[in-house]
Amino acid sequence: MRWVLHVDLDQFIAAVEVLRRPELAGLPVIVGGRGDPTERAVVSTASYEARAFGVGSGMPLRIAARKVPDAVILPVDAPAYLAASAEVMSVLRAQPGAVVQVLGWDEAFVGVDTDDPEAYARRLQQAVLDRTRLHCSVGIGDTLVRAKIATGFGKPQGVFRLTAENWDEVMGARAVIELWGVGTKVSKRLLTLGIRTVAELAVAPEPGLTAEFGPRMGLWYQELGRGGGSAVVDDTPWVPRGHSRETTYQTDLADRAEIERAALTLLAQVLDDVREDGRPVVGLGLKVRYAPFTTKTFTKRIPETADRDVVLAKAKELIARIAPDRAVRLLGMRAEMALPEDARDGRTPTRGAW
DNA sequence: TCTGGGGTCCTAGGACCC
DNA sequence: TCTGGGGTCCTAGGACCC
Repeated sequence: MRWVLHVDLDQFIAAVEVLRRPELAGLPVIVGGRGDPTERAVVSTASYEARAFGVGSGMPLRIAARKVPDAVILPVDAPAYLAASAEVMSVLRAQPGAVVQVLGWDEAFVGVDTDDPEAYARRLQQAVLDRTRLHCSVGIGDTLVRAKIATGFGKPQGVFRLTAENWDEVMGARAVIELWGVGTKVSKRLLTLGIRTVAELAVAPEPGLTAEFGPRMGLWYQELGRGGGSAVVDDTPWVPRGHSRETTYQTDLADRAEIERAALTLLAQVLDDVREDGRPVVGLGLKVRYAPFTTKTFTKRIPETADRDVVLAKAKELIARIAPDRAVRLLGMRAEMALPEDARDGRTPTRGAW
């Protein structure tokens, strides 16, 4: 029988750091920003020892440091994690019969034909451990959604199976926010429709859902409540849609010239990233966060034939739209690229795919 | 208590064309 | 004087994930 496995490294970033600094084993380790808790930054990953103090991903580093005064706080070292990730993925691809769809640095779907998915999962965990000294958890499912959600019940270092058979029993009574793809906003909107649990979502009337969320998302949320959706792991190489760079300034920018300079610096980085892909720019986006916390995005189409000067001119039009009288806390530049002719629509099915 | 940086996808509304 | 129906493109905004 065909199975979907979801492999997720345990406390990945913290684990990679501990591997190269063995003396940190067993200590509360927090990785985030430049490793300076006095700066504006957030936690990327905390070790289980730090999580015991209530520290988690996305938390402001300053708060995390206050919660765990003895924590070892380290800067983010993306290249190191990327290298470790590549090693893990190559182990997954080397498993017999495995079709691998990468979801992020530390997780992937593995599609496989087997009569004993638990045994396969255990062998896979052992192979990853032997080759990388990293532990992972594995979710087993009959759809991508069920496999992904199953992993959470297997953590750490475990295996958990979630299929049509035990879906209702395991998930039915849980809040909809526990579903992959439902966040705080959607779960609140569902509550206004009287839908609180996964089981309620599964049988919610379609007209209400589509009226609230549109024809596509409305039906998708109901499908999500049933744990349904695609069961096909797709290893089509990923084609990036664009590149972006953003920076949060330690002190807000107020001066016009300074803002323009900063935005153009980001643009130059983005265009360098784009050049590596060798595809023309077809869109630009400028994101700005005014102090204290209002975000605005300006976008613009660019003709595929545009040269660098035209792109620059369009970018300056966007920059000119930044409010002149407000302090800027964050700037982001994004460039979208033309999709290659032969790019299949093999998108990562994080949502909306079924 | 104060909110990073890198992504993807969906929806809505207006402009414009036939 | 009142104003269809369908389509595409562009822009903005929203939501979510790791």
